[in-house]
Amino acid sequence: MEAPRNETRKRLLDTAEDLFSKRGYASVTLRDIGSAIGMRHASLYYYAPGGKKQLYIEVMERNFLRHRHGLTESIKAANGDLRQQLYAVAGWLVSQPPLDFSRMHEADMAEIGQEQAKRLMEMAYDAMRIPIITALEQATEDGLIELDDLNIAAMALVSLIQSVHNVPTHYGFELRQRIGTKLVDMLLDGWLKR
Amino acid sequence: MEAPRNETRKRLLDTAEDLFSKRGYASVTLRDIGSAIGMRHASLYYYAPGGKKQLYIEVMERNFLRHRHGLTESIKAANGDLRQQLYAVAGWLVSQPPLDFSRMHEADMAEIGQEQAKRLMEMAYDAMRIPIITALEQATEDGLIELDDLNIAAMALVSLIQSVHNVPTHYGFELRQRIGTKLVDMLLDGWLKR
DNA sequence: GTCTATATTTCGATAGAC
DNA sequence: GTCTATCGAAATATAGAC
Repeated sequence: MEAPRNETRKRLLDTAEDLFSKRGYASVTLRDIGSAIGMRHASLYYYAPGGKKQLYIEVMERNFLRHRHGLTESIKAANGDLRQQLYAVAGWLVSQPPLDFSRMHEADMAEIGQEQAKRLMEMAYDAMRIPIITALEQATEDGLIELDDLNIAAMALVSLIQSVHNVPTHYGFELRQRIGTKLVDMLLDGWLKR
Repeated sequence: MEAPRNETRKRLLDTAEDLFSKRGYASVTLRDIGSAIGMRHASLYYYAPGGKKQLYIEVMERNFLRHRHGLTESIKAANGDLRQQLYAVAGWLVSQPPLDFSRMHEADMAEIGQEQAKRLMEMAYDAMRIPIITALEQATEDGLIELDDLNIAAMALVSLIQSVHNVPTHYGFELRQRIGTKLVDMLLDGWLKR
């Protein structure tokens, strides 16, 4: 007895978000989105009257908010221990389609307005940076780590973990999760034997 | 007294490569490339008769070959020492526009033929993997490191270093180079104090 | 070699039937 | 709510003048 309207709209937003974040703004057409949910592209305007640009902004915003919330909760669930916190970060990131900040900045943002672009990029960075930096600051106070730029460290961690999506051979979801934790171990313990 | 024809063609290929690798296939129009070198888009067909698709394939191939050569030579120039070798890798990667394997796989490759796509992706992976793995194998033999998957490690290193391009504040070239070496240190020594 | 002009296709978007 | 039909803009590509 759910409202079918909201169900369909949610399917639309989910599909659009997946396609936009994977392939970028220009590569995804409204016809692509429509056919992915079994609908003519003209019908999308019933759910997204603002058109493609507005739809992109809305779903990417949603994407960033979900990342921020998901990362925050993941870290919180692993109370205290840094390694478990970063495992949780890895688990979250591996479960999501990868975000390419460089492409977003160079290509996607040129197609929406300048103020919108600035706002969206800040949201994207904050979604990743802030939850992770919180954990790193705690670990720094505890004397566990000593990094001279937590912003760089946080973005480095994100980029490192997202490399699971770049590995040529297609590993399954379970294996990808294990690789995610392996990458965290690499970063915490270092490659060099001792 | 250089041949002006080849000069112009080189400028075209350089520009196209930069735009394609930064923004992806769909986001770059022939008009973008043309206006970047001060030419009408129709004139590009004199230098690239195969059109946009062929041009993309040609310049990305060139990009991958240059990466493979550049990485190999960078590593060779730093004879022996692993840390210096990885500094050299970082120096090379930071000097180049970042390559997004995920976007290439999800978006760009769908627009060219399937066989071409497979061949290009393999070239891209090999360009990064093979030179780096060579250095890692040497270090493994020397007993310096002990990693259970060098493919994953190599791609992780690439992804980690490329995160310098994702840092919000725009650092200059010199500073980026320093961040590149910092990231290598992170990966070799690990975050955890000892 | 580079241009203008134009053909063809594809895309975003609107109007209106049902 | 979803469709068909269609418009205007923009993109790739070709033809031909200069």
